[in-house]
Amino acid sequence: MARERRAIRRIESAAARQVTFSKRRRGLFKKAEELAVLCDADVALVVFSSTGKLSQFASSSMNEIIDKYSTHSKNLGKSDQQPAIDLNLEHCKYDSLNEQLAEASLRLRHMRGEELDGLSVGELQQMEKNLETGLQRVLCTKDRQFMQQISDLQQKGTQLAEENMRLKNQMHEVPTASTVAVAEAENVVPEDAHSSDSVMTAVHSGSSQDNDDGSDISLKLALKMPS
Amino acid sequence: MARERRAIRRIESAAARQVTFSKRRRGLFKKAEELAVLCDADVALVVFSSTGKLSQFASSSMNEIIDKYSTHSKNLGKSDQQPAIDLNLEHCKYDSLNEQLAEASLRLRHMRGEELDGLSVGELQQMEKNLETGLQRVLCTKDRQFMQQISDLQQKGTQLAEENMRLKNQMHEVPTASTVAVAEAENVVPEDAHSSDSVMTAVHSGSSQDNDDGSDISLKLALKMPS
DNA sequence: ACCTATTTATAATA
DNA sequence: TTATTATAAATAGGT
Repeated sequence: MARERRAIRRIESAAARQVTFSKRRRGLFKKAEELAVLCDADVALVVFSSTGKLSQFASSSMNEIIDKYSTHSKNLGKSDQQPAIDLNLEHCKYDSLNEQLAEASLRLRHMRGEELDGLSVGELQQMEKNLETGLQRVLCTKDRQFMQQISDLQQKGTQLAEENMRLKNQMHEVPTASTVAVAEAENVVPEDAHSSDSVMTAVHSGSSQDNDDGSDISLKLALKMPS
Repeated sequence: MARERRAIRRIESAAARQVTFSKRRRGLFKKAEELAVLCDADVALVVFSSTGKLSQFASSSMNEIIDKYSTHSKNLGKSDQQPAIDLNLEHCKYDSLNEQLAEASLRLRHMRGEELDGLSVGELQQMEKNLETGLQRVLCTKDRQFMQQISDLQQKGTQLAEENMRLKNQMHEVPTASTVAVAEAENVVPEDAHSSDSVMTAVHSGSSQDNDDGSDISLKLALKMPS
């Protein structure tokens, strides 16, 4: 799967075999874990290298899976493994995390309105309260952000209007300019008024002379809203 | 690895999970066999689907490999000989779990309206949508449960009314009973009307004779609502 | 170990 | 389930 396709047969060179073994073993283990996680499957993988070295992966407990396998295949109930390995310390932490994650995930699903059937009326009322609170807060935050954007745009508008005024005055003060040129410059409005996240298409004040604070400037807003 | 990157976490949709399971299982088995052939390794792979179905691959004999594995495990005891891959994998899993938990927890906080300041307007709108959907579903579920409780109580009321009627008739038919006794039995109502989760305190129909369906029975309801 | 041209695997979709 | 196909991942051969 790379520079050149490799035929699937034993690699003769021991060195190359070892390199390939390392790379592919990592890939295989990764995919084994991904399958277990993505599909909620129980996966056990045991690999002995040609030199006899063991690597293993188990989505839960290797012995557990092997037992399940033995039972399931019914072929031979013979080799009873005693619970040899104690990864217990790691395992406990891991299990605890898994539990926490499962619970968090369940709560999230509940918040999204899924899997509610098992809940009591009291729990549902609690959720209703939480959802209403959350919704209110989200709405407040959204409004605040909208207002912030508008305020930013108003400020920008004021600045541009002032700049515009300043330019007009400069035009009047140019001694060598013809009156015609000045007259033509009278209605010029800056065109590149879109610099920040949000886009202000145009600034226009119909008949307002009182732009002391920018608070009365009329703006055409085009806010970018994904979705 | 395809149209879009998929986060490595349990696929919620059962259908999608099944499809992905099929595909990835095939890929995993293929790679397991390739590793065995290319690198002359002994590979055993056991997979239980989330529905409990078993698939297996072994480059030689499954039982042989399992035995070899058991032997190795025993020999290893507590001194980890090749912890490299394994511990790394465990470590990855652990880190990944931690990450997932942190994310889930953050999402929950967001749903409750906390820590919203970093979110974009678009994200806020998405949350608003999710919250509204969730709230709607919670309300629907709650209503459904209320209606179920009411329906149960109505049914129970009907049954009790019928029982009551039957008892009255029996009283009338008792040949040796005095008319006084019968008269006293006329207004008797069963007292042990609380058997299921919800409690019905009393059944009373003022002057109604039309309890054919129980739909017109007037009930005093005392619903338990832990809130 | 790292790099990257290729080959594979696979996610979304029909 | 299978087929398709655009993309993400894995990896063979070098460095």
